[in-house]
Amino acid sequence: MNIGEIARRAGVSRSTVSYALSGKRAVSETTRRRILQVVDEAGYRPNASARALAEGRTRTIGLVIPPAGRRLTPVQLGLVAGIVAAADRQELDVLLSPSGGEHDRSFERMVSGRRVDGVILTEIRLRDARAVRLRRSNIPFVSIGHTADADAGCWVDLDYERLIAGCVHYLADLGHRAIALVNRPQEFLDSGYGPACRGLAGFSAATAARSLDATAVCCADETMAGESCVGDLLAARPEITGIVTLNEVALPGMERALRRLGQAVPERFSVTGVVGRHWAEEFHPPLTAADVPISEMADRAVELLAERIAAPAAPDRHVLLTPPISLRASTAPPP
Amino acid sequence: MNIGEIARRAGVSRSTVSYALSGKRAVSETTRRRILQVVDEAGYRPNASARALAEGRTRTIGLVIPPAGRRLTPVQLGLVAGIVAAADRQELDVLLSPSGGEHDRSFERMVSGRRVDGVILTEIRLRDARAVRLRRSNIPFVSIGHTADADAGCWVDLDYERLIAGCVHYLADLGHRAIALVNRPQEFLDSGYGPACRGLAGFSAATAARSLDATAVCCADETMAGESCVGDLLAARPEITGIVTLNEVALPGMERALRRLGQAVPERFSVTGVVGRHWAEEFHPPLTAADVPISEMADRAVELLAERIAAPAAPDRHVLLTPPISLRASTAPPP
DNA sequence: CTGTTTTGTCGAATCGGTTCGAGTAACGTG
DNA sequence: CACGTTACTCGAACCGATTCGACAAAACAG
Repeated sequence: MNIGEIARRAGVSRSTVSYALSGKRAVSETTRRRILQVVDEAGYRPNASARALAEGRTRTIGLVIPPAGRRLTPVQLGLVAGIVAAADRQELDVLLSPSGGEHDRSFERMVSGRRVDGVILTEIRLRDARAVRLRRSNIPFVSIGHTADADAGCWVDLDYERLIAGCVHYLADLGHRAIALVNRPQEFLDSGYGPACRGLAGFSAATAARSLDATAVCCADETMAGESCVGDLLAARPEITGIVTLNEVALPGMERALRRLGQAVPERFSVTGVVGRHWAEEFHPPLTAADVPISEMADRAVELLAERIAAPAAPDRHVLLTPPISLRASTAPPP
Repeated sequence: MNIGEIARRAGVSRSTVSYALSGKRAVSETTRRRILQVVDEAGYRPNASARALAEGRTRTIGLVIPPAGRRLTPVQLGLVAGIVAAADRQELDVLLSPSGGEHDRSFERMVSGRRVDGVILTEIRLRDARAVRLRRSNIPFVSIGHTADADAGCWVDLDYERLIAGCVHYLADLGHRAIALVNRPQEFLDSGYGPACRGLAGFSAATAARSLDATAVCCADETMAGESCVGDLLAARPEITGIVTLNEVALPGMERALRRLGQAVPERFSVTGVVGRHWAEEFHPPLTAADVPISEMADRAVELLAERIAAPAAPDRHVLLTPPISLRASTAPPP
């Protein structure tokens, strides 16, 4: 079933069918109705490839996620779901590409095959080869997180520096004097992953400003790692009374380690940080934390990308979010 | 940059360029080299839409996941990641469609716009509108899980009936006399979700066969729900000494409830079931359970789909997996 | 040296849409 | 009634690939 067949059945030309469906030119009421009826009966929908070829756009966006092997964190997962849902609202389809490094085949297929009108990059690095590639190919893109050159490109991000600093000040205000940052894995820091780097920067600056006894450690994205990390940390520095974290995957393990060490939360020990709301609520007791506004980030990213696709020459737009700290039950003055 | 431009630069016709790249007809060594060099310099890659139109296939598969709003479980997430990776290995792209019900726009776009060569359905119901739709449109598809009519269609599934029965027998062999099944949410059971229904069937049959005191309950896919579910369960039936579950999301909550109730695992209480390996290992103590072989399922599904696309008329193939119970540390004879 | 293959290349048709320019018929106006 | 508009519709060109049949040149056989 194609447009020619519809045209034949309705007794009109192919162009008239096209105009009747798109509304881009006037079509008399009677023919329009006849065409729509034929279309309905046949269950006709234009072939996406043909339409993409003719229109020069695919009505599809690419979503680049970390490569397989690396497990997605719950926040990333939520982001994917949110982006797909937001795209659906704009009648956009989503092509998934797991690519991190330089020469990823699916990324290359997507970009040089012009399979998509635009791309959303997740887990972007401060210097990111994929962003460079997209810019060179002149393909609109929006990143979740930003590169070293913050002014270049469109992005949606959290102000990790300020958020983590806010957590530090919050603990300091409660009276804590020795606190630790449990960061994402070391290799993320090394490769210039924004949240890890800027979070650390915020932690260092704020602890210095308040003259706190500060310790920053990295921790693999694993429950187990969280457990051993906190165990080691408190063994080495028993004076620590509070933790700030942005490693949500490690949270359950941290909870377990604190319980094992008899560090009741929040009576004897405080925990806070920046994590997805859902995971903050599953902590025991519920975590006082800045909640990552996942679906807002997804919505804004798709929105920005859609604008960008519509007006590729428009100036870059940025969205920097600073969600408030949600007071729950994991923080208190030190004993 | 298109094939015509490449042809012009290499001083040959467009068809020769096409043949040189596809190898579908012989091209002399010298021209082939010249063409490849031009292609390399220009960084040319055929336009995917044009190619799809001409070839009649898109080299893309659709992946249908539960609609946004419903949170993906870790196993589903792993499945998505696994499928994308497996597809990438076959040079296939993946279009994501969040659709569950009848009239999902992205699903409709994908199917009637012929955007994909085939589809993988996840979280399929015993009677599934999407499967019916695909069959009607003559689009190859493979489902993860199967419909009521098991012989129809290609699918990859776990033998939940046997797996859960195996868990029951295992507990019975250890000496447990009163055990419970913690299933997926009630609405899954009502809507005919295979794992929930067949798991329950296996539980009922096996407990009857061993004349056990059996209780089956449903539990929302939430950590909290797991906690209250187990709390209620043991309040009502304190004689229960073991749980079989296929609700991995509820596991952390179940762990918490058992600890709160002083039911040490495995000394006083046993837990087992069918869950993703990763989540079995994160249970405390590590869960003795049949591990859902996520990446194997993903691989087999993509493999089956690729075969199906290549030979649409071939007979339906099924893959029913029965992973062994991995002995870890959460089961022991009752006190 | 002629006739037949084989080899390599080309032009044209095709896939299924969109869009532009032009043409026709009906209409309103002076 | 002639004329300029307006309202519809059509045919043809185009998007960028693939693929088929044809053809010329080279290679080979008799």
